[in-house]
Amino acid sequence: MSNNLQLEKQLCFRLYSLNKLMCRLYAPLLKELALTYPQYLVMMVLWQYQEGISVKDLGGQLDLDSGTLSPLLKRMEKQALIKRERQTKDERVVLIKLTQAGINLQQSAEHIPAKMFAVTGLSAENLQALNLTLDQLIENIGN
Amino acid sequence: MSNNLQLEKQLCFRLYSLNKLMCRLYAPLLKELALTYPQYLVMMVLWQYQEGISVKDLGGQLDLDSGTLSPLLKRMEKQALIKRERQTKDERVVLIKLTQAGINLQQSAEHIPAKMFAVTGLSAENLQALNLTLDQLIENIGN
DNA sequence: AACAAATGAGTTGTACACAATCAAATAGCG
DNA sequence: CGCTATTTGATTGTGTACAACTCATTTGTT
Repeated sequence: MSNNLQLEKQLCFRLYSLNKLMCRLYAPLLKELALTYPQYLVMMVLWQYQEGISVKDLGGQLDLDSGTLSPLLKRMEKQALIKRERQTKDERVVLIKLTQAGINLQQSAEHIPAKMFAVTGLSAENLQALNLTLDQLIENIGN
Repeated sequence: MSNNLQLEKQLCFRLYSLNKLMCRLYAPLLKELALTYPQYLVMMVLWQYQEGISVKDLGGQLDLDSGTLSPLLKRMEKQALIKRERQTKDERVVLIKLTQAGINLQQSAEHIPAKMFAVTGLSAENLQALNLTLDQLIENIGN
């Protein structure tokens, strides 16, 4: 009677569930900004790289490949949040830059992290400890 | 200079990344069984409910709705891992049951949890503590 | 019995993820 | 210089997620 193959025992299932729960918690907040969750992640990177960032480096930050990013960025371009400029120096790389609207959106997003922290019901210490554990895990299994 | 909107600081991003990393670690093992990761989760539920389970209850276990499960189950039926039987008692519910091939697959999957545990690089105690923390978090934010 | 509300499953449309493949551009080497 | 290998991004195809909707079948109420 091997009990190993049980959902409730497995770390992977908790991560799977928690990730989905998190996305659902973000959804209503992000809807006000007309962003999906992955688009919000992209925006967070761009707010830190206002000088622009290549699709490749963006993918490096988010651990996503161009197969995911290209259509996603195209949708964001249609919403006028970003613009794409092909680098003259190396015609292969496309630089992603925020538009003014994209820059302005940062203010509207400022309240989100605190709100999300509140719903976790964790103390600041517990959150930090959890983050460290997860970082360790990412380090262990990441490639 | 609000640093709140930074990827590295946010729990959600760790969960997002870890979930993806986990899926990628499972992928090669599951490929041998011709299963995707969500299909593997479904199989784990079915191995515990060999008498059959309704689509609704399956969705309850996995936190998925029929919009996701219906096509997924259809693909698994095409692979002859499961069969669907409409209940006579209540014609609305469809009972999902394993085929013999689906039952047999459990043996082939038996080695997976131990293998996955190994790659986490966590001690049994640390894994248990992490599981408890995540359970608490799921409890806090789940609905 | 009659009929409105609720339930269970499926369908449709949108948006990720990712493998596999492709095309263009550049770098590197003989 | 010319040729090949690599790099970068885009495209295609498959498989989730999920909201919104449809449809058939109960269930509840009168």
